Amino acid sequence: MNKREQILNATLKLIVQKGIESTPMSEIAKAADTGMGAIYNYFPNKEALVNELYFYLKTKESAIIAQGYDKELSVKQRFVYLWKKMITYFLSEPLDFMFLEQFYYSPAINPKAKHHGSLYLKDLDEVYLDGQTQQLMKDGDIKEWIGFTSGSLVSLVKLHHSNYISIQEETINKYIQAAWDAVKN
Amino acid sequence: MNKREQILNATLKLIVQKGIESTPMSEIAKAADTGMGAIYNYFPNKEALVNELYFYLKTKESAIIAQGYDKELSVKQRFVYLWKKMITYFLSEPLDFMFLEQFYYSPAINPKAKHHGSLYLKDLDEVYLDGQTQQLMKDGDIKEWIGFTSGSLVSLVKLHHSNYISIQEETINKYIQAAWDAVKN
Amino acid sequence: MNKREQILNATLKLIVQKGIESTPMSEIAKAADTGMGAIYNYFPNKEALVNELYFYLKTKESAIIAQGYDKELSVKQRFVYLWKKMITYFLSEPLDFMFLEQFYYSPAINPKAKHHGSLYLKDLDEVYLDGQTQQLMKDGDIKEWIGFTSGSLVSLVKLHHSNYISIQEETINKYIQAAWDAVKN
Amino acid sequence: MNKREQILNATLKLIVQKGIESTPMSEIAKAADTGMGAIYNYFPNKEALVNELYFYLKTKESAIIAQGYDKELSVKQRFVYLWKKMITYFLSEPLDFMFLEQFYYSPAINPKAKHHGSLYLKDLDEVYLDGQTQQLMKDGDIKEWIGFTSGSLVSLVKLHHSNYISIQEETINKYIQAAWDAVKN
DNA sequence: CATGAATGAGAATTCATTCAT
DNA sequence: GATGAATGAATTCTCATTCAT
Repeated sequence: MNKREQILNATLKLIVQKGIESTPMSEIAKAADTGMGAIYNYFPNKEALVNELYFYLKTKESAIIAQGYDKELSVKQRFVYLWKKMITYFLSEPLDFMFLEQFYYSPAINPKAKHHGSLYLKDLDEVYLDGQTQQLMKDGDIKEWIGFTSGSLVSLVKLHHSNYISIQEETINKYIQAAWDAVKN
Repeated sequence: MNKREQILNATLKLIVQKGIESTPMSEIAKAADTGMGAIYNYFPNKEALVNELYFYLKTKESAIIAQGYDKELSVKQRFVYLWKKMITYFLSEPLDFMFLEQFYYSPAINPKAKHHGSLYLKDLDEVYLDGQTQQLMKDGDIKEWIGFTSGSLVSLVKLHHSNYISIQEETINKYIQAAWDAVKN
Repeated sequence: MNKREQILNATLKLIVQKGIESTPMSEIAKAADTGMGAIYNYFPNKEALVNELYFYLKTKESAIIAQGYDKELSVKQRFVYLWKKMITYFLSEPLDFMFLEQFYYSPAINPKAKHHGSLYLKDLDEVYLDGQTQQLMKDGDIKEWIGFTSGSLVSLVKLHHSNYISIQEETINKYIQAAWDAVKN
Repeated sequence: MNKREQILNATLKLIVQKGIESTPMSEIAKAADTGMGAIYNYFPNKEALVNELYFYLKTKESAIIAQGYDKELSVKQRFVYLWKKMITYFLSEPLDFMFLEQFYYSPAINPKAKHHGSLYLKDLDEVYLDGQTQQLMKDGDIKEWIGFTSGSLVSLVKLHHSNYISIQEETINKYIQAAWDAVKN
C-alpha cells in the first residue's frame, strides 16, 4: 500500500467513526503514519481528500463487482452474480459501505465525485436491458429498476451494519431471489 | 409554529443544504429569527439540537404515515396504504427525507435518537405478521422484510431527490406492486 | 434578613466557592431566591454588587470586632481583646474571611471599596499609640506594626481554613501572647 | 527565555493587573508575542496555564530563598537569612508576590498546584525544629509557627505593594527581629 | 416591583494550512 | 520530500443586562 492509499484508508476509518469535522488533519496524519505536510503533497486540501476518497471507494466498488463477471451467462445468472458480489463486498467492508452511504447526500461531496457513482452500472444496465428485451423483466426506466433492486438489497446490509439484524450467507440468496421476483415479469 | 419548531426547521434547512459543520449556530439563529442565546434555552448545545431534530422528524414521519390508517383493510391494502403514505411524504418533504437519509449513519446522531427510528414500524410489523400468518407473504425475519421493501421504495425517492429520475404519481403504484411481488408468496 | 442581604450572602457563598466569573447572575438570583431583575434594583451591575459585598463585609468585621470593646482596659488587655475578637470572628465565618482574603488584591475590587478596609483600625490605632506612649510597645510606624500583628494572626486562620492546621480555642491565646512578645518593648 | 516562559510571564503580568477573567487568551498571546494557538501547544487550556503559573512561581520562590543558604549557621542566623531572602524577593518581584497572594484561596487554583506551596519549607522546618530542640524557640506545631512568622512579614510586603507603607532595607531587619522576639523563648 | 426569556458581544478553543528546518 | 510548530480565522457557548409581561 503506497502512501496515498495509506492516507485514504486512515481518512476512511477516522471519518466513518467520528465524522469529517471531528477528524482533524493532524489525526489523519498520525493514523496514516506521516506528517501533516505530506498529506498536502497528495491532496490540495481536506475537501479534496474527502472527495477523492469517495471517488476512490466508488472505483474500488466497481472493480470488485465486475471481477469475474461473465457476460455470457443468462440474465438471471448475471443478475444474481452482480448483486451478490455487491452485497458480499459491502458486508465484508463495513467502512467502505458506511462511508458511501453516509456521504451519498452530503454537501461535503461535490457533484463531480458523486457522479462517478453510476459508473459501475454499465454491466448492470446491460443485464436489465437484456432482461427487458427478452421479456423476462418488467418494463420501465432501467435506472429506476436498478435503484429499486439496489435499495432493497443495500437496505439489508445497512440493517446488518447497524446491528439490527445479522445477515447470513444463505439468506443472501433468498433476498436476491425476492429481488428478482420484484423485477421479473 | 412555536420558537422551538422555528429553530428545528431553520436547522433542518441549513444542515441539509450545507452540512452540520458548515452551519454555524449564528446562522441558524438568523434563519430562525432569534438571538443565538435563545437557541440555548431550548437545546443545551449544537449536538443536542441536531439529535432532537432527528427525533423530531422521526416522530413526524411516524405520525404522518399512521394518519388515516385502517386496520380493518386486507393485508395487501394495508401494505399499499402504508408504503404509499411513506413515499408520498418523502417526495413532498425533500428536506425531511434528505436529513434522515444523510444522518442515518452519522456519528453526529447518537444511538438513542436513532433508536426511535423503528417506532413507527408497529403498524408495518402487523401487516407483515398478518401476511405471513395468512401465507400471503414469504416467511422469515419481519425486520428484514420490512427493511427490504423500505429500501427498494426509499431508493426511488433518493434517486428522485438526486435528480437522477423523476418519480410520477402513477409510477409509485407500479413500484409498490413490484415491492409486493418481492414479498408475496 | 432583607432581600439586599439575601443577595449579598448568596453572592458571598457562590463567589468564594467558584470565583466571580464562574458565578453567573442567574445563579446568584436562584440562590438568593429572587429573579435576576430584582438584583438590579439593589445593585446597578455585577461589579457594583461585588464591591458592595466587600464593603459590607468590612463593615460587618468592624462592627463585630468593636462589639463590647472597653476603652478603659489596659493596653495589653485591649490588644488581646481586639485581636481575639478578630480571630474568633474569622474562624467562625470562613466565607467572610476567605472572600476578604481572596479579594484584597483583586483588580475586581475598586480602590474605594478597598480603602474602607482600614476603618476598623481606629480602636487598634489607639491601642498601639497608647502602647508606644507608655513605652510598652516598640517604636515605629503604627500602620506597619498593626499590619505585622494582623499578618501573623490572620495567617493562622488562613492555614486553618486551608485545612493545613486546626486552630483550637486555647492555642489562640498562646499566639496572641507571641504576637504581643513581638511588639512589646 | 523560552516560549513557555514568555507565555508564563505575559500571563503573570496581565492577570495581576486585570484578573484572570478580564485577561483574554488573545491578549496573553499578544503580550507573549505568539499566536493564540501556540499557547495551546504548551498548556492544554487557560485553567492549566494559570495553575502552572502558580506552580512555576512557587518553584521559583523556593529556589530563590534556598539560594546561598548555609546550614552550618546558628538557628537565629538561619532564621534571619531565610526570612530576609523571602522578603527581599517579594519586595523586588511585586508581580510574583501579588499573584501568589491573590490566588492562594482562589478556586481557580486547584489543590494539586496549591500543595506545592509548602515544599520550600523544608529548610525553614529545620530551623524551627533546631530552635525548639535547643530550647531557643517556643514549643508547638512547627507549621503553625512558620505560618505565624511568615504572616507577619508577608503582611508588611503586602502593605508595601498596596502603597499603604514603604518598606526600607533597614526596617526589614527591625521586623525580622520582632518576628524572632515572637517565637523565641 | 418582580420575573426570567431573549439578546448578542465577547471569550475559549480548535484546526486547516503554511513554511522554516 | 518530509516534518510538525505556529498562525489566527472561525466556531461554539456563556452570561450581563434589558424589558415585555
